[in-house]
Amino acid sequence: MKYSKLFGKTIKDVSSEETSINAKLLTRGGFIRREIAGVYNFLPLGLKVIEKIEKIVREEMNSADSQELLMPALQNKESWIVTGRWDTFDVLFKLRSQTGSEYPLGPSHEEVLVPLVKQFVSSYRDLPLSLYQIQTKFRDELRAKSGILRGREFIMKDLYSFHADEKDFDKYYKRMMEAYSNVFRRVGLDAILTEASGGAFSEFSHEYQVITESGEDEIIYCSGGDFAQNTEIAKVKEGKECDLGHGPLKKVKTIEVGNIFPLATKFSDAFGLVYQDENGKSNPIIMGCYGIGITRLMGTVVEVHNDEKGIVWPDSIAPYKVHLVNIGNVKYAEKAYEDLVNAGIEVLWDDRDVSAGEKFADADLIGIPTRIVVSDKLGEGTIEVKSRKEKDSHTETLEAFLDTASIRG
RNA sequence: CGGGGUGUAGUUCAUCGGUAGAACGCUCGGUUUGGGACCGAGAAGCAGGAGGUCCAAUUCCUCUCACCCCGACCA
Repeated sequence: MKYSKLFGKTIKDVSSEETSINAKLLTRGGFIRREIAGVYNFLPLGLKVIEKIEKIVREEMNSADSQELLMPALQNKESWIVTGRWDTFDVLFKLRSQTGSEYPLGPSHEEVLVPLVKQFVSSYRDLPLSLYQIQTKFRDELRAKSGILRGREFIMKDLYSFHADEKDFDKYYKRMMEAYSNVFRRVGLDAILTEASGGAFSEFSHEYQVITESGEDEIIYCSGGDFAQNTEIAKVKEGKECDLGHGPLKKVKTIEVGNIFPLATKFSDAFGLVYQDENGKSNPIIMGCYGIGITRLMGTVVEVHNDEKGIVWPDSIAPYKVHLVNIGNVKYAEKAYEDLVNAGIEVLWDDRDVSAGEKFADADLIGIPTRIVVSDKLGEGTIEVKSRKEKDSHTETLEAFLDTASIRG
């Protein structure tokens, strides 16, 4: 991609209304632009990142034997009355049609999926079943804040599992824990599996919490990894020695990037979702729910991976792998760009006729992992390679770079 | 939802009773080109919306809408 043609430019100043690190850097870098409170446009560069995250999530969910589907955002009011959530789900957006009918705008999809599954599942032979979607969710937050961390419209992966009994549910729950750990590790986050309250549906939940100053949540945890609880349920105090002797428990601010919890038969009972066992006896189906905020994940990565110059994307979700910069009118630049593209490397070429300083500043802000510079000083065929994470650069031939780059994939 | 604050050019902000100005960005010309270069010329604003006070309102008042911050809330 040639930067001169890319929709969405970097800007030096961002509105003083954006105070969070993620919104500031993503807006300045040309990844997002706010539409209304808690609602953002994702520009081409930002969409690239989202697509990378979604790909990782899909791979992990698919390998946990879940099937992807897509449910509607505009839902059925009746189903929400059946579960009692029409009046109790306080962040539910309610729309009125010109016919006078009311519709909920989906903040979650149990009310859609459970009746849908009921139409197809009636036998123990159909279980277990796991379904997920990546979809836009709506929550009527009284106060949207923290950039893309708490929006009123956001992209979420929500997965629901269906089981014949508790034992099978437990087995799958552990499997999803693994899948979730994989997702967060792959996107470059160190997420702490944390015990939390179960809210209205269950006795407990598990949250995946990432430590960062800008977080809204607070957890008490042991760095040894054997204990972590949201302070909303924690009965232990900060500083207490953990059971396995890893030192004092710490209290930190965190962002919740994912959560999983048992639904038991809450929704199965509401909609009469049952299956017949081998003996022809009807039993309620046990359910689990598993969520990952895709756009929140993107914001969290920025909150964690940045420096004074801008974003530092992890390789796995960077919008491009290589940021090519030509200094001055270098004839060799076009060929270098084509060679990189032909080698299958995702490259953003800053082909603008602007000063070197401006190009470097923008490259640092955008945060693509590898910067390649070509200039007359270096000569044809020679490039300067610099990692966004490191200060130092080195020169090598483009040919040599392409050899190693292709190995790296 | 309680408290506080802000709406002026594409963006960030000045002006604060006498119908608007800078910077960045943008357009054109020229000089530049290894860390956000420089010179010159130019385009760009019913001052969020409605009402009121006044000879006169971007400026004061009321209402309204939008947005931000603190808190509450947050499967």
